[in-house]
Amino acid sequence: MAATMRQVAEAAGVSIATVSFVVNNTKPVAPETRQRIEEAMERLEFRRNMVGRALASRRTRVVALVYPAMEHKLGASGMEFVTSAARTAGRAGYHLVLWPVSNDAAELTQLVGQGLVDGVLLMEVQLEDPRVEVLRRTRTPFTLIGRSADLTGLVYVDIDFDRTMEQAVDHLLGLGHRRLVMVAGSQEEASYRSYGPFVRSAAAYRRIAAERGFEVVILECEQTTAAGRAVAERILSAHPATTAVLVLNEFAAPGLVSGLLRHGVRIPEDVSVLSVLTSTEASTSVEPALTSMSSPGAELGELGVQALLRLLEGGPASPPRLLAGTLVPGDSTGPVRTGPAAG
Amino acid sequence: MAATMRQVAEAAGVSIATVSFVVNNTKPVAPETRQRIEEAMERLEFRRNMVGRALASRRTRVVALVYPAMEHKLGASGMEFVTSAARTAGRAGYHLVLWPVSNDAAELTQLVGQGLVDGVLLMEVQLEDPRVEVLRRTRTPFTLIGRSADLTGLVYVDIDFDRTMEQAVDHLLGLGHRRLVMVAGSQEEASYRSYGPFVRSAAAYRRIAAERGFEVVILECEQTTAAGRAVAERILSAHPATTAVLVLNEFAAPGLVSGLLRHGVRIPEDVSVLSVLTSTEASTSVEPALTSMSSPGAELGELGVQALLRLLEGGPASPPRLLAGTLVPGDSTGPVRTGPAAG
DNA sequence: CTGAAAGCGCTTACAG
DNA sequence: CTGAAAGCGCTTACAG
Repeated sequence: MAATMRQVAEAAGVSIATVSFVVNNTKPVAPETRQRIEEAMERLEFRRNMVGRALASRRTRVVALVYPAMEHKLGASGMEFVTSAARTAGRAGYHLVLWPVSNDAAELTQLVGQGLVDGVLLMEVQLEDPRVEVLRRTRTPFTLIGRSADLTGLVYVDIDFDRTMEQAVDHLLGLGHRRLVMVAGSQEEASYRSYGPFVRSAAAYRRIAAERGFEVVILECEQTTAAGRAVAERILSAHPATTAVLVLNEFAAPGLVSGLLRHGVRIPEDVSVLSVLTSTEASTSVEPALTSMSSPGAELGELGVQALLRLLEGGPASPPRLLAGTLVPGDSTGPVRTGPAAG
Repeated sequence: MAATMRQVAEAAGVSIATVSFVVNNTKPVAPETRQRIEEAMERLEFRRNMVGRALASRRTRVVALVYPAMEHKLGASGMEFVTSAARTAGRAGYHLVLWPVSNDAAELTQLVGQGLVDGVLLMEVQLEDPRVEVLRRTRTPFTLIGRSADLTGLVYVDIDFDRTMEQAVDHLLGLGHRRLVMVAGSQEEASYRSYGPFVRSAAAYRRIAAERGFEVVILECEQTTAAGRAVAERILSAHPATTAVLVLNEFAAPGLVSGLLRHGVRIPEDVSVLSVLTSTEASTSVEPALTSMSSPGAELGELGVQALLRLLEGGPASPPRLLAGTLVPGDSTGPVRTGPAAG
C-alpha cells in the first residue's frame, strides 16, 4: 500500500539518501531534484514509516504516561490531563502510550527495557517514589507531574499549592470569614500515604493561617460522599462557630454539602463552602453549585509533555513550572453571616 | 546498557538466530545450548528491543485507541475504559497509544500511515462514521466500541441497550410505576447527532413500552445540570402524573433531582429517579444517592482490546459482544405513591 | 548538491 | 538442532 523510500527514490531517479534529505529537510537539495522527489512521493502516496525511522535514528518518538491504575480513581480531570498530554505529543510528532502500572519497580523496569519509548511522564508521584529510581537507573529521560521529596536534577510540573490555597483562603477572608475549617483527604489508604497534594496543601494552609492570623483546623476524611456527610457532623459538633469550609477532597465535597444542608445549615448564608482542585463537572453537579478552585489538568498535561520533549530534543532543561488553580464562582460562598450563629 | 541479541549470541558462542529461537520459543534448541543462552541473557541483562522486532516481523504490537477529544467529555467512566484497555493490551504484550483526534478522516489517515500501530480501537462511533471508511480503505484491522449503522464484516463490542433499558424499566414497573418519563440527551450538538447510545436506547424504550403497555414520553435535554433542572419543571408542568423518571444523561441527572426537590417533590416518595449508564461516582455524589444502571466501561475496554488482538493474531473473528449495565441500588427509587399525587 | 554503504536490532526462510 | 544471510525501512557519517 504505502510506498517505501526506496520506491520513491527509484521513481525519482535518485538515491534513498536524497529522499531522506528531502523528507527530513536535513540537507540542501537542488530545486529540480527536490521537485521530482516530491512529485514521486505524492504520486506513490509515500508515508514515512515510523518504525524504520525509529530503528535508524535510535529515537522512537513515543513517550509513555505512567500512572497508578486502580489505586486511586483519576476521575474526569484525569481524562482531561491524559487527553491534553496525548494531543500535545501528537502535535509535536510524538505518540503517547499509556502505562497504567502498579506503583512498583519491577513492571516499570520491564517496560522501559523494551526500548519502545524515548521518555516517560510520571504521574501521581509519591514523596518517596520507587519509580523515580527505576527511571534514573535506566537513564530514561522523564518528567514528573507532581514532586518527589528529592528533586535534585529533576524536571517537574505541578500544581502551585501555595498560590492555589492563598487564592482560596483570600476569597473566604475577603468575604469576612475568620473561622475556617479545612477538610482534607484521608491518608489511610496506602496509595495516599504522604501523598504530595495533601502534604503540600496542608503545609500551605498552615503557613497562610500563620501569616493571616487565623486558627488552623484540619479534618481528614475519606474520599467518599458518606465520609463527607460524616465530616459535616464533626464540624457542626466540634467546631460550631465555623463560617467557612475549604474542601480538598473532590469525592467528599458533595457529601459535606448535603450533610450540612440536612442539619438545617444554609449554604452560603450560614456556612460557605469552597472546593479546591475539583473538576467543573463535579462542582456544578452539586446543589448549590460549588464555588471552586478548578484543577489545571489540561495545562499540566501540556506543560508536562512539553518539558519532556525539550529534554528529549536536548534543549535547555525546563525550569519547574507550578500552576495555580483558578477560582470558579459558584453559589456556595458568600459574605460571613452577621446575625447570630445558626449552628 | 541493555545488551543486544548479537552480544548475547557472542557471549554464548552461538548465532543470533539461535538466540532468537530461544527468546521466541519458535524452534527446538538443544538443552545445553538453551542453557548457555539463557545464562548469557541473564548476565548481560538482555531485553528484546521492540523496535528491531517490529521492523523485522512487520508487527509493532502497538494498537491505538481513537476517540474524539474535546467534542464531548468522556468523564470518569471514560478513564475507566481507557485504563482497562491499556492494561488488557499490556498483559498481552501490546502497547496502547492514545489518539484523541477530531472526528474527520484526514488526521486519522495520516496517523495510520505512519505504520506505528497494528490495529485500532474506535470509540464513540457515529452511525455514519468517516473514520470507519479510513480504516477500511487503509486495511487497518479495527474494532468498534459502539456500532455504526452498516456493520457488515465489522467486529464490535457495545452496550446492550435493550437489556439495560429492560432491566431499568422492569425495576420501575416492579415498584408499581406505570407513568414514566424518559429524559434523554440532546442531539443538538454536532457530536451527538444521531449518536448511537441515544438512538438505540430510545428505540429500546419504545419497544419495551409497547410490549409492557405504558405510554412513551421522551424529553430531550442538554448535558448540563441547569438543563436537568429545567427538564424537572417541564415534567412537573406537562406531565404532573409522572411517578418515575428514567434519565439517560449523566450530566443532567443531578439537576433533575435538585429541580424536583426544589419544587417540593420528594424522592423517591413522590417520584422515583433511575439514572441509566452513569458512573458510580456521579450517582453517589447526588442526594439522595441515585439508583442507577452502571456503565460497563472497564469490561468494554477489556473485551474491545481482546477482540482486536484476536483479529491481529489471525484467530477466529470475535462475535459481537453486547454488555448490559448492572442495577446499582440507591435511594432514589421506591414503590409508587399510593396516596393522592403530590404534583 | 548527491550517492554508496554501513548499520539500527531483530526475524525468518533456506540450507545443512 | 544450528548458522549464514537477506531483509524489514529508514538515517547518517563519509566521500566526492
